[in-house]
Amino acid sequence: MGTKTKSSKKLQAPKGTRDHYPEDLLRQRYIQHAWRDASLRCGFDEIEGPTFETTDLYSIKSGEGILSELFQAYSGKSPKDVEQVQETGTAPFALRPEFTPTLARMYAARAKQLPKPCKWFTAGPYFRAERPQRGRLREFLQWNIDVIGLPGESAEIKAQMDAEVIECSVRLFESLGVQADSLKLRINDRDAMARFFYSLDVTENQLEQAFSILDRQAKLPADALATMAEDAGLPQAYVQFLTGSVTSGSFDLDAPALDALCTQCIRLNLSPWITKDHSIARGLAYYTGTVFEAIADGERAISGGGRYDNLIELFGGPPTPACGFGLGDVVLGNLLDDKGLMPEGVELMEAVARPQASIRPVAFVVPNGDPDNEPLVHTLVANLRRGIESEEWLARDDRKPWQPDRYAVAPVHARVSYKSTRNLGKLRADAEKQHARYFVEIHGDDKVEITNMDTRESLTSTSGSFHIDPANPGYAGRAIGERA
RNA sequence: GUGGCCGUAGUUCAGUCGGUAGAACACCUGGUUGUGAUCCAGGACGUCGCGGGUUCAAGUCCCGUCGGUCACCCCA
Repeated sequence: MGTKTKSSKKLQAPKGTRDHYPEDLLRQRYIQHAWRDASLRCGFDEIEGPTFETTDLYSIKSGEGILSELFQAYSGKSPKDVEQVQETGTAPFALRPEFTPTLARMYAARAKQLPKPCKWFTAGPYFRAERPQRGRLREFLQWNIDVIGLPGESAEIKAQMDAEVIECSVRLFESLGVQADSLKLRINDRDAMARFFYSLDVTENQLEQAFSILDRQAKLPADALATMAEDAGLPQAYVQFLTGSVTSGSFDLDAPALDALCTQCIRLNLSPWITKDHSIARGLAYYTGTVFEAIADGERAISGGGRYDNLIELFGGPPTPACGFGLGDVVLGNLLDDKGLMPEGVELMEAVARPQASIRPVAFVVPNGDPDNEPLVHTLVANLRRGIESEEWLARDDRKPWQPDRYAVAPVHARVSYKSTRNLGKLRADAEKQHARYFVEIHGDDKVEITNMDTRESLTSTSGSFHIDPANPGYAGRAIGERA
């Protein structure tokens, strides 16, 4: 009996880890299912890297913070390794604390042969030797989506890529039943903020500090912020901005990139989810432009992301702009629990068993060459990816996101072409290369042609033209959904 | 890394001023009613996280330690 107590003490799970009994594992699968589903529908391809990397990989860009929280590893077979650990306290390998360095390494290795943009997602375990607390464990799952590389140079294209990342995260929250009134994506532009700070006589050396203090703006009282800023030698104008106009919301930043992003978000029907917030800075320095943060119930930060235009270069790749977003399973699980959005028992089993979104693109949407139709592409694609909820389900008071009658038109995997050409033949070739099932040409609001790429049959020839508007009986998404 | 709170039966928890433990649910057995559902009776069940200290006496007070939790730090 005594031995039993002793051995069970030794065999307990390490601090900050979780044992997943059947019901627990299903809950985790539910979240992973939602992650994969949203990513696939939005046209992201899944990748995975090793769960441990060489320690060097993490010392390239990181500060003390990351390095001190690494779980380090060595084989123990090489006397050199053992020696190194004893002498330097640093092992040759480390369990990965984040995905971005691996992503940068993987991208850099094949940068020349990869398409632009390259849309990748991954969801796997990460390890940080932190002290556990709410929403933060030492082993957790994290979902990452990244759009790497740009299909063109213009600011609009950059905004489009940013919007793709935001769109995908919104599709996730939507699919899990999180409402736009309880979760907001706060967006900001670090470039524009930097320009503004310089106009307040903040020096280049002070910039990082200025962002770092700005980032804590919501957490600390005004006088503490002022003291902190003054101690850092930041100019009075900055202090006034920090404690005054940024909180009142009256501050109007000159940020064309942010405006372009907002325009794109309107096209994608994302406006209820996003809000400009010039107090968002997102911690460390590698974010270069757009930054965003998902905030639940007006205070809790759930996740974040942004644009990191020089990171790939830092990891030995060609200069490549990129934008990404990450979300952990622990915080997300907490949020779903709090909102009553985590199914249990039979409902959980059935939700997890539901088929995953198609890996093969179901719809490939292109404009017919008329520039006026190009915005329609984004609107239709957003609706295809989101699906159309059924009226019966919407009318029910006890509706839950996992119920089988949720959708009148189920969400599907929809893609667009990133080629700048307006040549329909080239666009069709792009669709073929990506193995899309349906080729969708937009000739106007009420003139959408759909072709089955496998059979070469035109649905339009038998059913007439389809419509962009989901409320219209001839909605293109319904035609595709019925055949998908 | 710093600080607050917590750790008692399989589970959720109670346990007063220090006097060597209790409830509910769950479990097992028997009985009743034509179901394995209800109800009744009975039963088993704990090194009070672990180690040390104070005391005649510690679940209770003190120190340490491990684990949990919340906040700070940090947020990749």
